[in-house]
Amino acid sequence: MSTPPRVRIAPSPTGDPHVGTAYVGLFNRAFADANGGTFILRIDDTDRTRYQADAEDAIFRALRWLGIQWDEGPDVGGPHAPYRQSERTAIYRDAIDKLLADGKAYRCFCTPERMAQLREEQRAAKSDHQGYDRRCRDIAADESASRAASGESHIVRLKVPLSGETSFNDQLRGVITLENANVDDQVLLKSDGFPTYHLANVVDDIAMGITHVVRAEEWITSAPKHVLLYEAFGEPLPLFFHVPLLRNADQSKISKRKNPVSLEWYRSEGYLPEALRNFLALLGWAPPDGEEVFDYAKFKEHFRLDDISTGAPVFDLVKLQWLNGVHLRGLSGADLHQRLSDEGFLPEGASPTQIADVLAVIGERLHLLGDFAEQSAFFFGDVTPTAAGLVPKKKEAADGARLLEALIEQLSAVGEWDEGTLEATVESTREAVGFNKPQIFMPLRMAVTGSTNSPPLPEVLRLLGRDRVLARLRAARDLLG
RNA sequence: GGGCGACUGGUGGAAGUGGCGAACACACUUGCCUUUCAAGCAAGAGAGUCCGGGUUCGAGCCCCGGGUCGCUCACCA
Repeated sequence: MSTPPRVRIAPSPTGDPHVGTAYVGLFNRAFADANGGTFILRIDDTDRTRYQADAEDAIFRALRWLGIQWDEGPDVGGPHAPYRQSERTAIYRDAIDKLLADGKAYRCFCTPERMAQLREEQRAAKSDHQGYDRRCRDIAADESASRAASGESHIVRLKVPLSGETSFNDQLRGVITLENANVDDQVLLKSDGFPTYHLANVVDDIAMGITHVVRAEEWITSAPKHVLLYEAFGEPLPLFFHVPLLRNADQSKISKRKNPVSLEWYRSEGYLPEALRNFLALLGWAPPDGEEVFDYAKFKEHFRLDDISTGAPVFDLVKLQWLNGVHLRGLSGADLHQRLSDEGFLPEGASPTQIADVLAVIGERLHLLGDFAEQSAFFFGDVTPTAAGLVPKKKEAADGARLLEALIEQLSAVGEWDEGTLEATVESTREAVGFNKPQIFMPLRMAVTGSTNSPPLPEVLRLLGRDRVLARLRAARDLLG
């Protein structure tokens, strides 16, 4: 690559930050990193009807959490500021004036009502060509100008050639051609004075020197319109890469209804950003050495934009969770502790020592940071054993009570409350009572943890301490009568 | 409905220029470990590459036809 590439993403602040934004953002970021390029974050806030003021911050937060940083953007600035499209209306205005003057675009005075009616008729007639009927396309320049000057509400449309075809070379899919007859006279400027996506993006991509347009497949149909715009401005085309769309398990386009799509959700569940990044990188791309677990440094080292495959992948939460567990287990105890703390998963009032002790025992059992609460419940919460769980397998309630009584007696007498002693004590009690291992461990487990599964009991007993263990054993005994 | 794109096991996906027993990973099953769970280890099952033709000694990779799914036809992106 001769000159360093410049890439961008342009999310809209219209809701929770979307996993698709992260997906495309990751590829852009990695491509820029791999080639010494620049990654720009632009905010498309030109749709004032759906704009949400706090959504922009949410985007920043989510991308930063994921470790996807930008080199230029609304909050960090850069040589092409501003990066918020709502602040660039003068720039689009100039672009429109130029297109109008060159006869590449025209004002359309058709009302929304007329457009609605037109659509209605086309739908009723089951017409193949749905779209604007170009009524205003040939209004004389002077008339158009004077009507606009008199304040008549209008929009501006692109004057798409009536015949011929437009094609572009998608770097992942090859040449894609569309007949111009199938391309609508796209709206470029809305009556509220804001540009549409098509205009704003092409104008900004030109202004910001974007060399590679890496975006989702859903844009592929409108790419010819963008090509036409580049040509209208007399500018060279960037390289287009349309990456696949993420899917739900049923193969439909990924949606909130069928799959979590909010990055905030992943964060709040306790997914690790490095795991999510790793997982996203695996959708549509595979590492050359086949090793699927990797960090970002390795990803950007091996990532090649044109190695992205074109089949739309299913976002498999199960595999993500596995990957999260792998990354979680790769963390040191101190790091894990820090993450839990940073993300607010630790209980109030717990001392660092307590947390560290508990983590030493349950740490490797976590799949998500959010599992901490459940896994550590026996330590930080109250336990509510079930009577049935306190009865040894193939024994009676009275046997359970007798067993618990024996445990209380033996454990009360333990001198050093350490794992070795505790294990030996439980074992000698077991022999005295004449039960097999499951018969003593399961009731004991239920009594001290309120659950049928837990980390190894000697560790649990040591962690809980003599007082709590004995108190829980007594409560369990009383429960059995 | 028109246009465009995609199509390898349940899922992610390997297999640069046609030559395999169609990798590997997740999930699944079984076993080992073990007091349970998790992790780990071992083994196993699971597709002949959407379908039908064709070219070729040989096709997942090339050609033709069809199917299915997706996207798109907004003063939304």
